[in-house]
Amino acid sequence: MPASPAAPGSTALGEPRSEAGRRRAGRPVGGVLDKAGITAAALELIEKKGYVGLTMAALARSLNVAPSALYNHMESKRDVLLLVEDHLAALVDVSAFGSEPWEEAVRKWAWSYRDVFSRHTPLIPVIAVLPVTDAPQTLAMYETVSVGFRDAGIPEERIVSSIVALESFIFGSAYDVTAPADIFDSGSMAEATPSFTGAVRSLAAQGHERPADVAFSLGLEALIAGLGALRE
Amino acid sequence: MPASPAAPGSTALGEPRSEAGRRRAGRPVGGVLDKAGITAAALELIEKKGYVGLTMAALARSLNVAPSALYNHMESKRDVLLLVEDHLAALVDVSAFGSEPWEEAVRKWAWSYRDVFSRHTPLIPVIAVLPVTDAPQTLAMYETVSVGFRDAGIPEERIVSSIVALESFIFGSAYDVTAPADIFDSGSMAEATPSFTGAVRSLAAQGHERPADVAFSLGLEALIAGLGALRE
DNA sequence: CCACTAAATGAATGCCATTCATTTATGAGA
DNA sequence: TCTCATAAATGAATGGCATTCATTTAGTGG
Repeated sequence: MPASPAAPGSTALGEPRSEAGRRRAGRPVGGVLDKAGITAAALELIEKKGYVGLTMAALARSLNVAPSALYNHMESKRDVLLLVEDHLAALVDVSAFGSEPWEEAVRKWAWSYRDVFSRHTPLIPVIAVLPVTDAPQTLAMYETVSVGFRDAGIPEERIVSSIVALESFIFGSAYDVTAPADIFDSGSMAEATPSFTGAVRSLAAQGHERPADVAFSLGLEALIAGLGALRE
Repeated sequence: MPASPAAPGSTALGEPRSEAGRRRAGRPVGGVLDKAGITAAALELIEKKGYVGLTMAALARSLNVAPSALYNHMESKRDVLLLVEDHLAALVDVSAFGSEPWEEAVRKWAWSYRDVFSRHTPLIPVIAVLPVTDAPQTLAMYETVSVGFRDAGIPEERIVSSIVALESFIFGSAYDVTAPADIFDSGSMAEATPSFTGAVRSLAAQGHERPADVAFSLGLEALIAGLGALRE
């Protein structure tokens, strides 16, 4: 017989019932507070402590709950990451599709997409392999983008490949944003790599504030031009 | 007084001395067996058990050594990953630079780069933020590519940004290769996302063996064309 | 009022990277 | 040949982690 449990009123989860349970018992709807609450707590934790601080124990603590309680609502930590990912997908700006020329819409989408995930790079390995079924907001983003591509005249068989190509570039570029400024400092090997060292110096001499932005712009414009050329 | 140690002859490390120690004592050179041995063992472990199986304990075991012994040679597990990364960089095919037209050289380099790292995606977050000083083989690759870009007439200030743009695309694409085949199956949300679902079906109808290759080719050719257009 | 069940609990479990005081073994110099 | 310095190996911690499980709590429909 374990020790007496915490006061029941002290728990904060608003809608602590599984889908199945809710359906069977016909509860007062909701369904939001549960996943929404976990997502909000996870996001706050990530903001304050970063992804290193996002542990099941810390998450439970910030929800005033025992770690094991989380497993009544999620199968694993991966599910928490999925929740966060899907929330972020809704922050990506797809508004220009339908209201602006395709090139401009892609540009805004891509910059926004990269900016959102550059602050959440630990999610990238998760997203990249994530079946879209598990992430409704992400799927909604794909739908909007897809309509935009179709309306712009991209042949239907190429739409998915084009999106994937852009997304791959975006994910890779999100990492760049977080790279240290001196990442290309060749140090003691400088004499052995004159061409590369010269190129690094030459870029540095331009004095760009965010070198990652230059590379991103360069690649993005090339992709937009190249993919746009395939329109009918 | 701890128990008696293992028989000394049973350890396998060939050159167990730090740089400093070797320098000071003027040992018979070598220096290879240490890092090379660890790298080889790590690679074998990764091949057999994947990155989940690459633990310090497992690595030590495959070297017939106690886990703590590894810390006489490496600061942390990250150093092991670095060693592996740098070894892989040497496998990337840069041979076409200097012997073939720029476009073709970039193509071969990019495909080879993607293929190598698609089997080592857990390293991508490490590489993306890795100061090149710590990875001589990686730096050597950059040098070769850089010379190729310069000889092709890419303006010096743009060389690094062009390489970064390509690399970002390559890293992102490496993840794609590992994605499950049904990643874009919209499942029960299909009716809600007609355009995307149609695009997915349309791509599937083409019957490509490896859809990731289609997207990679599409993006890569766009990048080559776009970056190539900036040559002087 | 009872039976059912979702949800919460805390105490494991097992894995992990990393640290540390201690011991072993080897080469250099006397 | 002996001695000393030191690199390297050892095993026993440490602390953190995700996850599991038997048990208890509390709310709902009958």
